[in-house]
Amino acid sequence: MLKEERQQTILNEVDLHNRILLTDIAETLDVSIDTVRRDVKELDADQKLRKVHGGAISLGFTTSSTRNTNIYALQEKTKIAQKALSLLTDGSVIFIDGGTTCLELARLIPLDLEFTCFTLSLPVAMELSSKPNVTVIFIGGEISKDAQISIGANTIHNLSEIKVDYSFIGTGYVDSKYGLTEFDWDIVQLKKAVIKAAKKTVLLCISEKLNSQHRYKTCDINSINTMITELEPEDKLLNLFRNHDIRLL
Amino acid sequence: MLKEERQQTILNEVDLHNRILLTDIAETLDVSIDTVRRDVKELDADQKLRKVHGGAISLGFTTSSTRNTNIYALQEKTKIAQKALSLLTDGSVIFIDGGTTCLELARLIPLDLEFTCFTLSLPVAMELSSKPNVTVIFIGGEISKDAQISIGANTIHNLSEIKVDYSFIGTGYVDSKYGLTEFDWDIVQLKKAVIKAAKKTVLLCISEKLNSQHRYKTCDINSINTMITELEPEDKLLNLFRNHDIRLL
DNA sequence: ATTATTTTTGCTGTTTATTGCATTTTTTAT
DNA sequence: ATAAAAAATGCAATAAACAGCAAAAATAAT
Repeated sequence: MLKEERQQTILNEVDLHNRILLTDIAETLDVSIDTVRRDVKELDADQKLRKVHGGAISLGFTTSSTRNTNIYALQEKTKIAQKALSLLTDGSVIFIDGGTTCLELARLIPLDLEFTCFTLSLPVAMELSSKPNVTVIFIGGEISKDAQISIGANTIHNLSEIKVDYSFIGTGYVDSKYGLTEFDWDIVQLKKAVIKAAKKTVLLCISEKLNSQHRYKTCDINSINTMITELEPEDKLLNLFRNHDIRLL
Repeated sequence: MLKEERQQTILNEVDLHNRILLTDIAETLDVSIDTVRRDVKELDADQKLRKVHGGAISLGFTTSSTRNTNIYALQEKTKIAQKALSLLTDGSVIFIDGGTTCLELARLIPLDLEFTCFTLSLPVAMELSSKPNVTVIFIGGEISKDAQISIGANTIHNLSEIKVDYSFIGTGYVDSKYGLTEFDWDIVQLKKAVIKAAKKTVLLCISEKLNSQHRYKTCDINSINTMITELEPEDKLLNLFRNHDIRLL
């Protein structure tokens, strides 16, 4: 039997059952376990499947096809996410909010960083599931179609049962005087629950949003421990936020 | 024997059997192995076949059965999903499992259909969030990186608190005698909880999986109310499933 | 027709690839 | 902590690929 045939059979089995055992394959194909192991290793290197201890699993799922192309002000958001990364340490327990800035943070998390992350954003969860050393816990609930996040009473209740070291959140509007505000009542309830579930809250926010406000209030600006924008911390646009207890990054 | 003739014979053999061994051809044509090797090398250069260690394989062999598309046996799965759609009615409350077949079902849901859907699969939830008239509720928990679904005790507990009309599930393996079986213990626990949370369980399963089994058992075949394959319900491959109380679609 | 030239073919020895086995190390589960 | 399973490593036997060469066959030129 040709090597290619064997590998093709292995791929078939993996695609069919999502997961296989090397021993099963070795028996089916009547070759040694070593051969199967080497085949699977090759196929893994070729990105045709993923090798795991004792077997292999299909890629089918893990293909992150949801690569968003059109993110507004991506450059700024990437810069913010980069700064936020510096707050992450091995072993910590954090929360990451929805929104493109937070998604960018999830995307930039290095593969070797090891921590636990709660989220209620589907895209963030998807992105994080590609990070081998991150334990991802999704806070369930009804899914908001536009934001692709869990919302509603159930979500808030679930949030009430956790406590994280850092919570990385976004906001619709932020003002040094009126604090964080939102357009949606529901979202405000959610963010309140998020802030309550965190020892420290980190706000990721592009400078364009500074000094804007809307109808419903999430929290005072003092509830934020660290605010990260794409600006230098010394930038004069941040002056109004300097008299508070906020750390600027 | 002319070179042209020889090469034509080689191509015939390859097309016929999808693969050949150089030694076999050398013997059949009664020429040296080197000659065959050189012929195959030429044909490979001409893109008439693919030369591999020890032989050659047809071009169609790899391109057709490997993942041109990302999803294995997409056609079959689409057909299954189509049939499953007929069970959906406005106002119902359902559950959709993870896996590519179930994802295909989510994808095919028409925009005007209005119902509530629970799921624990991130991709399914993402897909469903694009359907304006579907209320999506995600069952939270720790996210399995491989399958991108919620797993673990919390997930199972959350499942215990709901009851849906229809549950659409996939399985790793299915056998008329041994029922539904899986590779993973955790997954089995999860599926049990899903079945318990459903008034009726619908199994989506491509025929290739019929009469296969693995180590952990999810449920008896009788626990399934409806089984959908890509085959006609009358197909003789389904005979073994006909004496049970299953509806075949 | 004969010779020269090119192409094809088979052979030789050498290099490389594949495979299974034995042993050690690592991972996993109990 | 311990036992079991799996992975990695090194090794040897076998098979295949390759390069170079010379004989044979086909082709071209005179």
